[in-house]
Amino acid sequence: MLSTGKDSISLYMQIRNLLAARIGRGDWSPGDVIPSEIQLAQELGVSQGTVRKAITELVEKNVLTRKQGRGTFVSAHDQDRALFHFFHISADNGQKVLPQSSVLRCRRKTASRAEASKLHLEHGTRIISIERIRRFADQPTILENIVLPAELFAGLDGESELPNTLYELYQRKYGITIHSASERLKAASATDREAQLLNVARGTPLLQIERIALTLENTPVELRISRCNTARHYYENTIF
Amino acid sequence: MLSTGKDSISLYMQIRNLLAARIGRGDWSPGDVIPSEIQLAQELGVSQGTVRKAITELVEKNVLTRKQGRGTFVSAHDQDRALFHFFHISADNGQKVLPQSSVLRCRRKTASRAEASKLHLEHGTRIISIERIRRFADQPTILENIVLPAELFAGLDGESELPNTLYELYQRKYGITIHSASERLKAASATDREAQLLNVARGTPLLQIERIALTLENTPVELRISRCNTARHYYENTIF
DNA sequence: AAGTGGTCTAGACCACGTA
DNA sequence: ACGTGGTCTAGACCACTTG
Repeated sequence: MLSTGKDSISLYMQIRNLLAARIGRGDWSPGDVIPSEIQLAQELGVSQGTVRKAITELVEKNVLTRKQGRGTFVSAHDQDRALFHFFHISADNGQKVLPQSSVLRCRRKTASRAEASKLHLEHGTRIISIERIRRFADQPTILENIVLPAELFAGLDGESELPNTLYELYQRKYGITIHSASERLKAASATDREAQLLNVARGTPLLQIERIALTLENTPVELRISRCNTARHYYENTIF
Repeated sequence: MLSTGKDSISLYMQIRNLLAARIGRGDWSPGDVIPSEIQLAQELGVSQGTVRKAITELVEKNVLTRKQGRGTFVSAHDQDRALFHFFHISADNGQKVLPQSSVLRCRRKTASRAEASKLHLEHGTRIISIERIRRFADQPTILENIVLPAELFAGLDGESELPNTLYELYQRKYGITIHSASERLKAASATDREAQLLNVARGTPLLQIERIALTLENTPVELRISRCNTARHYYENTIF
């Protein structure tokens, strides 16, 4: 089972891959305990330290979770992670939930100079422009303006209803995986229209988030400007 | 030197901190080789494996770099990193420079409930409170309120002049390495005093950044609330 | 050949959670 | 009391780089 030849990869890597494969196959499901380090060591004929190193790498990749005194578990939070990875707004009590979204406008137009520049498009390229409002517990809190190259997202403006989590749609229908994003934040005053939509006084300070979302190849494919009422919410960022 | 008592942190963590402190103090400079794992083990009276685990963590944090057959080196990109890693404000043209700082106030007081809670301190603990203003090209742009536990930073309020980059001071004089931080951003209105200091109209929207800075052990040691005029600057964040 | 980091072992004891 | 992960040791051998 485990190879020990000269040009083979190290033992702990083989074990790491073996464990990952078992999890992928579903031998162990999210939430399950896996056998203890000592049991695995005996089963595989290696020392505990070697199993330990293999498990450590899977813990660092968030595939497994250790709980001292209890055991090692298959992580359950791999899907939630995808949902919240690009969403950094939390309520003041620290809770993080996705807001509901309603589309206000969805139309095709020609990219402005700024939009074309930020999405690396030729001047005059057609884009899809979406405006939507997002609510936490029925309280309108965020206004979003989303700009997409019409060519890449052909037909999206005809969709009868857009899902709340757009990046899943990009992935599923257009084969575009958002992999990273760069955001620029400023404080700004609510315009009359924004004040009305967000149910605040004109001039109320809003947090403006300008995001450029990139694919795996670092191609910019979405420009999104959000303006948020931060009276009861905040933008969260952790620096490591 | 190394403590072995019941409630002390583990050996390898002490060694990790010791190595980090030596690097921070400049005992070893970026690009230098540090002593071999075996030499360090002998010097510190522990086994190679323990030194190895300490070094591994610093490698994962990009402080050290291993080169098989050659040695372990202090990473070269650590100074720039230290300078800008925790500073996310850029000018609208994309340029990132450190602002100049002037201290407005520096005094000792008792922690408020909120301050004590955020720094994990007992109610009534003494703190050092620093207020400073930061200028880009002589334009006042950021007001900072910094709160530190007085016990950890004994004598800091007596310093005749505080450096622009405080985290270097924490490291050099107090052996405290800021390793990560969690930030909460909101939009807020300038108070009268803020408006006067920042040379803007009362009520101008400001970007408020509340940061809790953590050591290697994730102990919170600094609370910093910055209020920024984002007329010509923005807060930058990249999501990977 | 000598010295470095990289892997691996067999065993020990500690800290934690559960029964 | 028992089993789990967490730390630590003392020693071994391998893979790589340099004199």
